[in-house]
Amino acid sequence: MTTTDKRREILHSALKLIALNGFQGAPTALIASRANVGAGTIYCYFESKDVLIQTLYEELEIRMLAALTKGYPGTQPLRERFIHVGKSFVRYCLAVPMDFRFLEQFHNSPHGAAYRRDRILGGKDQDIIHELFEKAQKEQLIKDLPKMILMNLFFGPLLCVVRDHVLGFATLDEPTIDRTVDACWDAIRR
Amino acid sequence: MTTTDKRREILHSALKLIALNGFQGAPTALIASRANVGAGTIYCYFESKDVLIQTLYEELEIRMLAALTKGYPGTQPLRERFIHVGKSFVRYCLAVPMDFRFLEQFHNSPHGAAYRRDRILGGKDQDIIHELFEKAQKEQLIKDLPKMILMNLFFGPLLCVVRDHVLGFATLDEPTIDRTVDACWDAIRR
Amino acid sequence: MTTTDKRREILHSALKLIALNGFQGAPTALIASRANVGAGTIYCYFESKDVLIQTLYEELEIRMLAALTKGYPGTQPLRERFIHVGKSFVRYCLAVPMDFRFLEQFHNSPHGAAYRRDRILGGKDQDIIHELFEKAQKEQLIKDLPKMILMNLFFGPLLCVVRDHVLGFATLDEPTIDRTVDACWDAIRR
Amino acid sequence: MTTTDKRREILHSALKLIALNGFQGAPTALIASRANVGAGTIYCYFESKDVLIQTLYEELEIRMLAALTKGYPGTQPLRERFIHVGKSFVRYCLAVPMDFRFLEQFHNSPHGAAYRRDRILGGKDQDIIHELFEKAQKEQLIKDLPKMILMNLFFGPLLCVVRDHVLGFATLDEPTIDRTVDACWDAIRR
DNA sequence: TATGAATGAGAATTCATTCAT
DNA sequence: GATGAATGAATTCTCATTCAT
Repeated sequence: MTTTDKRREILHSALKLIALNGFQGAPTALIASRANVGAGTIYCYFESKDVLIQTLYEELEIRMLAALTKGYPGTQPLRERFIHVGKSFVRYCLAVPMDFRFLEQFHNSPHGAAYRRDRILGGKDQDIIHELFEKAQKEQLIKDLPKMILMNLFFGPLLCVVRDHVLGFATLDEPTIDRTVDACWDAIRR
Repeated sequence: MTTTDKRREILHSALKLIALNGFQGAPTALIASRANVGAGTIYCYFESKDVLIQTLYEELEIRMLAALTKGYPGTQPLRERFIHVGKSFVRYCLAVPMDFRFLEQFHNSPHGAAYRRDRILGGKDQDIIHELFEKAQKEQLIKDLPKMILMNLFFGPLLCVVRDHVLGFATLDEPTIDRTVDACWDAIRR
Repeated sequence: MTTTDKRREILHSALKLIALNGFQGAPTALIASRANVGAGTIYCYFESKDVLIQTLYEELEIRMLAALTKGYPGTQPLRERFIHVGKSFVRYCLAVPMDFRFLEQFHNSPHGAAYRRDRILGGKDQDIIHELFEKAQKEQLIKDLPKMILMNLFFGPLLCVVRDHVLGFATLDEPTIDRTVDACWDAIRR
Repeated sequence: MTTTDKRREILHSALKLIALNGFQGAPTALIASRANVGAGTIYCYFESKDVLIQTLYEELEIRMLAALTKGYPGTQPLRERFIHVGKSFVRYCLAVPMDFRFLEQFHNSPHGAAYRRDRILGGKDQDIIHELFEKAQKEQLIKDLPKMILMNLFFGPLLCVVRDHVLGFATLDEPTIDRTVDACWDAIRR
């Protein structure tokens, strides 16, 4: 196993344990043993457990933001772009339910307090999303509300719907996803 | 201090600590001392810390559901009823931000896993809400989607918007609340 | 065992282990078990291991200073007073060899760096000793050297002699002690 | 860097760290990195950390004893020889305060317990010193006390005075050194 | 020889829970 | 019932040492 592999294994094992059992249920000893790594090895790669968690968060966030804008149809009508972003978000979350659970735990914990919460949909990559909302607002395609509200109107239901699915309280199929994203558009459009 | 007072003090002190510092930041010794109560006293009222937390959750949930349907305009048009419930939800959360933080932490933790998540908007009192969605669906006022989706379309953005406000990332004023709830209605109506 | 007893037992067990094995050889778990006390109990009485050690130091220092001036012949000639203090110092150290070893370890460690080293012969009680040197200097009974030097001339050999005895490299009997203290007087007198 | 250089660098870096921070504050990893050497390299030269420390002690001791007898005035009166040795001791310690701090730490630690303590003034080279005391005793120049006591009477104050200087509690100038060594002679002479 | 990533036993400390008072 | 001192298992983190390269 190479050095990079160990780092990856540790991050993966931490992700899995925290996603399933919460921060309380992920002692470093268990993270290490699930990663097939010595207890001290964690500290070769991360200064502390907290830093490990922060790092994990940052990596997952980057991946999610990349997924959101992958295949972004920058030339199509604005509405199509919204729909694309919404569907991408749902599909990506469903594809990596562990990541999703981890991010949710992180945001709702003192760890996440340091991070501006809106960063789940804000950061470098997401300029594209802010831009999208701004442009749509200028063209008077969407309602005249603060951008933060509009983003929550569009992404909030998707977040909840994904959570229900991931926790097993509901099941999403493709047509339902499509119609849900359409409904989110209805929430913000004029 | 009467027996009932002690119980209340313990619950209140636990709520405050958990809301502000998370589960990790609320050791029983601190909960007890903030409640002006001996460390062992907690165990006169609750079998364990977990039971204390569960109990706290249940009490807060009951209060919130009661708030949701208080003054429910059962005779007015369905749309008005939705608007009422939406606004009540936002106003109540803003009125008791600690409760809101606690509930969020609870839902996104292994504690909450035991609880069916939909219970935040489901339980005894909330029959009224399920009923509302069912009736609106029958009258073809709202979209033909699973009830769970519809509920998330309506409440999801409100949840997010309140969270942003409580965490200090945004500020809500009355007109904005009204227009946001209206937008939520747009998401579900035909 | 009363509360005070536990505190005393912990301090005693720490003293013994550190005196014999050094700071490295005195893990908290061992201190606790030798004191017939749970591992966590130490933290009921002391904030941290460091605080335990500081406290132990302060208590031993107080006892030693008290011993130095016990039976102080304040009315006899100054020479007699020096001889009394010198002998008291040696006898007390020989009576409590553990205390002596602990104090030596403490002074020669980063712990002791915080403490002004001269405090082994300086503090509240020892005003009597500083006074003694000052008075003898005014009366031109002893040499015209900085007080710190004079104190080291008088106590330095005693310290070394006691150390040799305690470590088993030499054996002190009463007449030898007396003659050694006399020789220390010779070092400072005019 | 040659093999010998590496060995020297390791010893030097260990000396510095231990002198300043104590044994606790000198982890092997830090010793290695300060010596610009890999963590494992220490074990090419020393069997264990303990052996490294023992070796360091022995080297410093040899150097100090050599300094003590350098320029030894073997043909002058005995008193001059004592004065020479005393001043050489003080001057050498002041010249290499790190060495002095290390030796003090070593002597007052379980490491030093293995070593006969008197070896600070006893060993191969120091035969010259033992000889000096014995000759002076035979000629009835100095008091009739055990040699160990006499050595402590002479060197004890110097040790303490140097310690105070090195720790910054006092400042020694040349005339004070001279007069202090004279006073030490007063302590042992008849 | 030299390296430094990896190790895991052991360290200090925390904290939910108990129980004698 | 109420207390809070005491507990000890569990947790995070350190560090001397090893070993494949």
